Amino acid sequence: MKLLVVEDEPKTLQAIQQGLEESQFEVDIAYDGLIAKRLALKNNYAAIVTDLILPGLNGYELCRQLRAEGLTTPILMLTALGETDDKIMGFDAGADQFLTKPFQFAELLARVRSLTKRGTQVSMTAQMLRYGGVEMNLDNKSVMRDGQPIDLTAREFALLEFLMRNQGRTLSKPTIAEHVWDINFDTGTNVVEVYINYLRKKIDRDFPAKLIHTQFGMGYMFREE
Amino acid sequence: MKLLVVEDEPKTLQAIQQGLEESQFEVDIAYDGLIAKRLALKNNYAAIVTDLILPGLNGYELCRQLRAEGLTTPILMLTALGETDDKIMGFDAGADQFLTKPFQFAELLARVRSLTKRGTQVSMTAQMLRYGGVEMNLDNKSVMRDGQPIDLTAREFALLEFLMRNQGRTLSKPTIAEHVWDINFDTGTNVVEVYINYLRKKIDRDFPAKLIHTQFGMGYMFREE
DNA sequence: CACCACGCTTAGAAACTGCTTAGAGCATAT
DNA sequence: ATATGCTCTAAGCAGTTTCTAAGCGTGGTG
Repeated sequence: MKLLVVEDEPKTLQAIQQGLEESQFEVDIAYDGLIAKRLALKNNYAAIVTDLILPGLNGYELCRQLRAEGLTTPILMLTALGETDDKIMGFDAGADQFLTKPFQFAELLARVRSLTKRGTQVSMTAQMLRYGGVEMNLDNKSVMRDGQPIDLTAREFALLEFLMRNQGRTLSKPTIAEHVWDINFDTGTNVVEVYINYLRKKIDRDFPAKLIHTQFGMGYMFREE
Repeated sequence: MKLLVVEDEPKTLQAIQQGLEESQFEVDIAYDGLIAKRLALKNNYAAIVTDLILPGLNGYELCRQLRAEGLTTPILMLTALGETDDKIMGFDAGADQFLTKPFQFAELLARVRSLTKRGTQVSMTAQMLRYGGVEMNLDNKSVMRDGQPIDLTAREFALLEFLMRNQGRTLSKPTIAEHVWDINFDTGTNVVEVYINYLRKKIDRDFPAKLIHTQFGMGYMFREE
């Protein structure tokens, strides 16, 4: 679980970083609001811990700008005693929690945990396969060709995924059967042919450029032209 | 706007009460957790301010029991410095905010205002998940759809949270079982299906736009449309 | 050109997947 | 102690997918 800690005071920063790392978090650090902003938008942190007073961009502005960019990462803001007005501003800016310095590290840890632990996200970046106008989204199991959605069953999807991962390569029926069906191709089954047929109906039939090619006696190939 | 203030130390109580009344709040008071509980359930307060250490029922127990009764009134808990462990317990119990003594009255007032501002209240303090008209408050475990409160059990809540955190993604039953139940999906169990069914009855049945979609042979997806 | 192996297509049977309900076993609250 | 509510298992059913099997078309080869 990756965190971003933003703090310009080296000693404090080091203490927080070390403590969090001992608690199994990965920690990125920034001394400066502008760097923090860039990092926060680039990486997908589980949470951001930021000081209020910072060079470059203060915690309040950082918070506001990140929210304006649509970032929903939880933000914990550290404030010094007596910065009451800033806190109020901070709530408006979209901070999720505040912690007043000086604080016990255990409390910081508890808050970070409460901000991050609830449920787990599976993966962040969309996993896509693209070839010849076909887009396959592995995250939501959807397929498009030339912007047109195509509905596949689980088996058809698995077959197309295998073909796309091996585009340009000739794949024999036994090979396909092993990878997509997890079966030995002994039994004179013709499932592969049947499913190639199903796929062609959905992927190739309504489009001029065919992608699934038969290589007589050898197998199939997924390729443009 | 009616508030409940729970505090056993007469001087502090009086100061808070007076300050809030000067700011146009109506204030009910209680010296004791049990009385506070009865009052909180009977009257519909805009917010509750409570000390942690109380006779009868401490702030932590008060909070937990009110939440268990389904009360969603925002709760601001006052803690003395160094009560770190108690604070951590407080988060689990469903408090919305904490304020460490000694505090400036201006800050208490700001927090109470932010808690009572309907609509903005949640987003400022609580950790929320929002999608497709569903609002999930992770701090007090409440869920609304289109402003209508929805009552979920712990397991249903965990499942919905996982779905919402991964909205737009296809989640296979084994994946769901691992994250929400923490079980290996070997044992031909059908809990996931059963709980998807429970959740649909509560989340989708009474609404025209369905959010939980089945992708046959692949899993489930939480998404609008 | 004719034959044969290989691939294509289709229909329907079999298998599987998901939905729903009832109820047993636990835990928790009264 | 009793009651209430939550979690999970189990079983029946409905719908979809997967696969088999058979007939038909086609390309390559003699």
